[in-house]
Amino acid sequence: MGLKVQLPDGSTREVAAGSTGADLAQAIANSLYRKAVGVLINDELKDLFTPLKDGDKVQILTAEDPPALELLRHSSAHVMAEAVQKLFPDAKIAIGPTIEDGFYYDFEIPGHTLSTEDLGKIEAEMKRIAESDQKLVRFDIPDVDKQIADFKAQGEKFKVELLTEHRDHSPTLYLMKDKEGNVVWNDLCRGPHLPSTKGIKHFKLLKVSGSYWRGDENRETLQRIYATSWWTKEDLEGYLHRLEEAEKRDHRKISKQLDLFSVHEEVGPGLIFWHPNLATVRNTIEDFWRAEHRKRGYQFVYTPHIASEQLYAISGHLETYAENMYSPMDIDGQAYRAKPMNCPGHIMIYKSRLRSYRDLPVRFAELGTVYRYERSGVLHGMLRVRGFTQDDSHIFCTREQLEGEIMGVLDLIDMLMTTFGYTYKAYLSTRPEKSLGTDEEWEMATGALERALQKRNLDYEIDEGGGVFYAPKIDIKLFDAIGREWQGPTVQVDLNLPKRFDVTYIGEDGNRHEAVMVHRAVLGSMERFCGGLIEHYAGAFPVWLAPTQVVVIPISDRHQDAADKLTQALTEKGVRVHVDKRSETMNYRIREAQMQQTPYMVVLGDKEVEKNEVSVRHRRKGDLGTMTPQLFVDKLHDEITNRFLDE
RNA sequence: GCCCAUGUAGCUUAGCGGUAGAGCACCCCCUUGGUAAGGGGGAGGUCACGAGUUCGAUUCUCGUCAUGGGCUCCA
Repeated sequence: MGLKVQLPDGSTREVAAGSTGADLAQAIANSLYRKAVGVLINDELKDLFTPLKDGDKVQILTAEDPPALELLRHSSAHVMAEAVQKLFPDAKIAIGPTIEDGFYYDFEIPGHTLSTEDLGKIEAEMKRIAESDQKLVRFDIPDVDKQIADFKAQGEKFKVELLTEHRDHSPTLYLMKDKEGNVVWNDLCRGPHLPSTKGIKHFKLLKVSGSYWRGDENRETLQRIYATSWWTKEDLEGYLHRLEEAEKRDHRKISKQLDLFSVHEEVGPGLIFWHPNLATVRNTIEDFWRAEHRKRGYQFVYTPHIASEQLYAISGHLETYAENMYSPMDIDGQAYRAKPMNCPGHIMIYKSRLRSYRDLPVRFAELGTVYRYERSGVLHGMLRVRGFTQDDSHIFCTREQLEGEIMGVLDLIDMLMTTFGYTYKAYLSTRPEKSLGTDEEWEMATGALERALQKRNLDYEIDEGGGVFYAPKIDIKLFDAIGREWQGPTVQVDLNLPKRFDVTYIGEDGNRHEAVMVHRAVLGSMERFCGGLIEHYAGAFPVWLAPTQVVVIPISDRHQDAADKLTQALTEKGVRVHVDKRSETMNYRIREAQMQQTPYMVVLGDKEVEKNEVSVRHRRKGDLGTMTPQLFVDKLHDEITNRFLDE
């Protein structure tokens, strides 16, 4: 008896009982059969040789179908592991999953540490294996105990551990078979895989690094090889090119070119020194930030950088956050701590007097500098540091006001992120397993967050159980100019601190009620945000942010007066302008301004002075020709005040 | 913190057992130029720091610190 399957175009097709995806492909067209590498059965990725069932929705996958990349990379990982064990017979294999744009495999190799030279050898061995056209064959383990014993005998302790755990989940091996059908290698794996290694052609091993078995630092230290794999040479080259481009944008590299920030051994790692150029960018952002907050009814506050430990005992940070806090310092016999968060301070201000429901909502905002201990290995330029300034705010409101307040925050987020040229996506994180508070409170808070998202028509995904133990939250992910993802704004409804600090207001009924407290940061931290901006813009800050907005270049000494005059006119308009009067050639000075990513260069020579014009060059568009000084000043002023994102 | 790699003038880097060379930047001189490098000269390095091996260490070994890539975590 045959079975009917549904094809992607909606049609159904009858095939013989026991048919696999491969049989179906062959029945459809020989050409499809030859190109088939896998199959989607009811939207699940499967081996090409998976038997079909009556009523299945089936799509044959070829290299052109995006889901097939997963197969390619997973199979590439197996080929890499096979190659490593061929070259290093003592190597024990751990796990080798696919990741975004590639895959990795973890190994324990007694007595050998992998180096970059090894990568070349492994690649060569992989090429040999792939070209020998080994078949990847799924194999149901008939006798788990025997297989465990086999793995034990081979010393594959990680596989023993994995198989023991998965013994009841119908575990499978993938066998690598050579042309003669001999099993040359195998790996415990649930698949799916390509039918053969011959499609594995365009791969590259990228780097080796350390890792832990099961991500647990108390367990074995493993060596991890990161690699990538693509169907075509063009795709591989394109990917490697993207990596290079990303490297060029590295904020640490650009910082050296544009003199933006530094860290110093004498001072300590993870502590950032903002040089004048980047400080200008930051100041400009902060002015903008303040103006937008003022418009939205926020009040600015300042709070101390250290506080008695008592404060953090009340807030609970001493219990739950101690490992991120610096050791106490003794002040007159009392233990003080550097502040790791701004919230307790803002609560102090809120509690400094009795609040009426008529006062609410209260929105306190602070560019608050905090210090957190980060393990030395995680520090990274400006993106991961030990002292940083958050654009922090806490909103105290009633339950009834909560939804509206969150909408206000979402509005602010949209305004700010759009101005910087980021697109974004929202995630709603709900109650985790371990959490404080009642069901009713979580529903109230989560519901307000979700309704606000819906009313603003924001696409969002739900991260089930992804909330913090004391709060549901909205996280916004940003996408930069080259499509990379950054952690962005976050909004949390705190169900903990109002209780710990007894944060209340007097209601219409004359009784005390617990206030609702919202934490939110839009930029995150000035350090991380500005570091991210450097990469987003590749150092070419839009005019309104650029440290130097205009460089004026008088061609020779006799044009200096005209240059001074223009500079003064620009300065009066608040433009950050610099005259380059050095006795270098005009070309040289233009080149330098270009390399500094200065948005505009103005050249003044005989022709311009005579006609009272200026010759304007834009860093990307090149020579814009001449115009009157007034027109240039107006144009620039317009671009700056409207925060143009040029290019 | 752990694994691996790296650490030579402000920056990018060559060298690698016999106490360092380049390009750019910097300073001086000449050049006054039409939209991405005009020419010449000069100064600048305890080769990250500390021990050890050696007749001799920037070069080899160990330790420390920092940086980079990961693991883990988060703004």
